[in-house]
Amino acid sequence: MNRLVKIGKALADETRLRTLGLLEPGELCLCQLIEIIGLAPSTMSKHMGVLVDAGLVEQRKSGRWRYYRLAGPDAPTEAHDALSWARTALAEQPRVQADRAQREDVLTRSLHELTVCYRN
Amino acid sequence: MNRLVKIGKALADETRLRTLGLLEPGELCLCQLIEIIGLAPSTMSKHMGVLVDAGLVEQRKSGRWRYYRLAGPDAPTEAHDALSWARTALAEQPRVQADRAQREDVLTRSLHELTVCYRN
DNA sequence: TCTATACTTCGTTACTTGGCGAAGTATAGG
DNA sequence: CCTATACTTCGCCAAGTAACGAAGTATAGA
Repeated sequence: MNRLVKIGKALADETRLRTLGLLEPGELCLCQLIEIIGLAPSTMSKHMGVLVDAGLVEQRKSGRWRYYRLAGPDAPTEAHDALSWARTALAEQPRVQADRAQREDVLTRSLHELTVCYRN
Repeated sequence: MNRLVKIGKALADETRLRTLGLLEPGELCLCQLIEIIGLAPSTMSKHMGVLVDAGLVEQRKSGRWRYYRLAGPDAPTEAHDALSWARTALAEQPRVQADRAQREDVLTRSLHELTVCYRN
């Protein structure tokens, strides 16, 4: 029950839903998510903690960067099925489509270039 | 986007998830839900409002009673798919199974008999 | 080893949410 | 009508949450 409630709570915030939409095409690191979503690093970090704790997102650390991706097929069924719902529902959303366009743009830039924005 | 967030929020509470589990086998009126869940009528009514507003539950008024049921196939896709997730995930939960046992018990009693409990 | 950078943790603040009871609305039945 | 009953709305309070900046941790590179 508790795990289901955690999944529900993870899905109960627009920023986190947008994040799931952004991770659907592939993994991103926190600074890239920050660049697109436009929240403070501490806030974004907390959101990612909620998603990871719910089992919807997995993380990988590479050097200074922490990469996040949607949970794979080895994730618990409830999480996997919740992601299926999110994938389908989010694909229709204009906001998510706009986020993905910006995602493309961010990917053409180097991480170092993003760093400059991060400091502002 | 707003509709998705509403669905997420509706799924982000244990009482509401239990309610979805209770409605899966068929409709119930508020006083029956109150009897099983054990919350104040005003609280339960508010929860049902959230579920209805999210499009996960439909209501029907019959005399003094208001019956609630899971949204049917004519509901928006996002709601329908969210319910599919809930159905599958909730079926595994011991708490939901216990609730359903109590549901059976409540159904053997008359609505008038429930009324007595309601007044306490 | 020192600095810069990517991220997390902590403390604060404003807002939301879940709970209740009291009062209001609506319907069935005398 | 008038009463009882099923439910909703309102006002309140306590607990939770999302946002931020400041301070802390960890890693890459000079």
